[in-house]
Amino acid sequence: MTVKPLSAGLNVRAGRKTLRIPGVIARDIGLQIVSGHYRPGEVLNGEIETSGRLHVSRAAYREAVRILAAKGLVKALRKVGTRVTPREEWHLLDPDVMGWIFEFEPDDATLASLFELRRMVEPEAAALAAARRGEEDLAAMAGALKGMARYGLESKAGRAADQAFHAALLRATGNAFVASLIAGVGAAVTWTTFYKGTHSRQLRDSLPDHQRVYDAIAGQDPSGAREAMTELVDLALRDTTDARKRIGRKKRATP
Amino acid sequence: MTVKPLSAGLNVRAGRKTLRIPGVIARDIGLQIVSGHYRPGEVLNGEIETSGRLHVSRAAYREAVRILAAKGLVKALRKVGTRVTPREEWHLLDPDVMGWIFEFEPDDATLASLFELRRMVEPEAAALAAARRGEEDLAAMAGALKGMARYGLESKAGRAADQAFHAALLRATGNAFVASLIAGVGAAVTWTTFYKGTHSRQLRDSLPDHQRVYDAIAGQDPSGAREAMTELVDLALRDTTDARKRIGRKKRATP
DNA sequence: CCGCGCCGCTTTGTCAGACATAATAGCGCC
DNA sequence: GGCGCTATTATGTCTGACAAAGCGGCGCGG
Repeated sequence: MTVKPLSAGLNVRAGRKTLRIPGVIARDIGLQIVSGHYRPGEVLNGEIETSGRLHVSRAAYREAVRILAAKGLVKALRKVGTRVTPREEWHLLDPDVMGWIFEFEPDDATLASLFELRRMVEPEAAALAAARRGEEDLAAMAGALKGMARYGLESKAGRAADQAFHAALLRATGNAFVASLIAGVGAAVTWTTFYKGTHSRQLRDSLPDHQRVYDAIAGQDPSGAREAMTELVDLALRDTTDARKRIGRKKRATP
Repeated sequence: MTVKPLSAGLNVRAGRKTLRIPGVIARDIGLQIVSGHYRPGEVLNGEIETSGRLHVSRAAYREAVRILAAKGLVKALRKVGTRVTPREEWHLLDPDVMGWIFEFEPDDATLASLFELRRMVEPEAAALAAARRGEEDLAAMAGALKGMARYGLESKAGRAADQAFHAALLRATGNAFVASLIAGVGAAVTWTTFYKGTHSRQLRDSLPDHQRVYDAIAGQDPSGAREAMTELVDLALRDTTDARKRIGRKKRATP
């Protein structure tokens, strides 16, 4: 899938199935903001101008801007225009924002920060999951593991299974706030496996790591789960950074 | 400040300064959703009907719905209506959603979950802050401490200072994702101090806890900071739950 | 010359009414 | 009884108009 963020030639009405016009526009502008094409403080073009250029009504465009404002990316001021918000005010953990960020190749700092957060949350989450998991949680994780084994991390299905494993684990904590980090973790997971699958000659098999986490959770062993997950995250980070160092940087890429 | 979520008699055009009509409506409906007045799966009334009842244009109402959809609270489907999303899909870490949740008295499970998350993140955040803090970070935290000491946790200013301390600490981590948890932590902090200040006879002074965290960060002592913060969060949780047990439950309250 | 306040213009904010479109439910036909 | 068509009814989108709120410039006065 190719990202096409240059709204100059964006045809909003092209074959869209589920996403409405405002959604398409919001995504487009959102991508440009998180990718740095629009920078904080910069003001977007006027509503009449932009909506005209995109051949959509002003109302539809305004709804798009509202979506972005709801995610903290922009702020509209009368007379002055719609201005891109400073980065600290962005709702970075919003699933859409997170997705937009990771449609481009994130820079090292971003990726490192995300792994730092995973490193804080996931080990404890694994411990909680070990204490609280129900049978359905185990089934979901087991199913994901099976999927990883079956399709491998090079395939889309395999990566989806990897994400599903972590999602099921976070859900198993029974903590709604923790569970709402799924989008963020998923983004990191995708990038990890994407890198390994694409650039690394011998991609280290992370399935055993996952299996150990699963076993500890299944065995209701919180501290074991914590340790196993700590190692998993550390190894995933190492794999990712190694791969990036080895192959240098591309301008952008799409998993 | 009193929350007034019953949109039946909501006068959207009453003295609003900064918040536009869609914002007011979004907040109103958002409050009703997170408070359980509208339940997941339930469909909101039609756009024409509701916008008419509120005496606002359909466009304005639609923008409000878009805001809620951007936060994962609702999902609009043609012909079927705008339906409240299942709770797992809510963007709970969104600052607005978080704020709406904590405008009512959160139930025990919610508060416990939030403290669980703090317990995962803040100790490590303190450790990171100890390693990376700059002079401005220290100054911000020191200022917040001074504010806490000066105004006390019973006052609004004091609680704001408490929040500011935690916000400055999260910012000092240099991790943007961690920093975007400020809203969540702030909500928990407010409720902690609110409870203690309102209901507890002798409110335990948490200033020394904060001071120890600060000292460790100032002294660039990561593990010390981690320990101090762990204790701070544990004590805060204990204070809060103790206070709640002691006084039983009120239907709702507003800090 | 400098400062202060008024005025107008630009941009977002809101409104009204119309038509488009899709998904459901119910009807009718096989 | 099952299948497909159609009418209904939501949201989706468009158009064009007016309201109002800041910023900037202009002019007056010190």
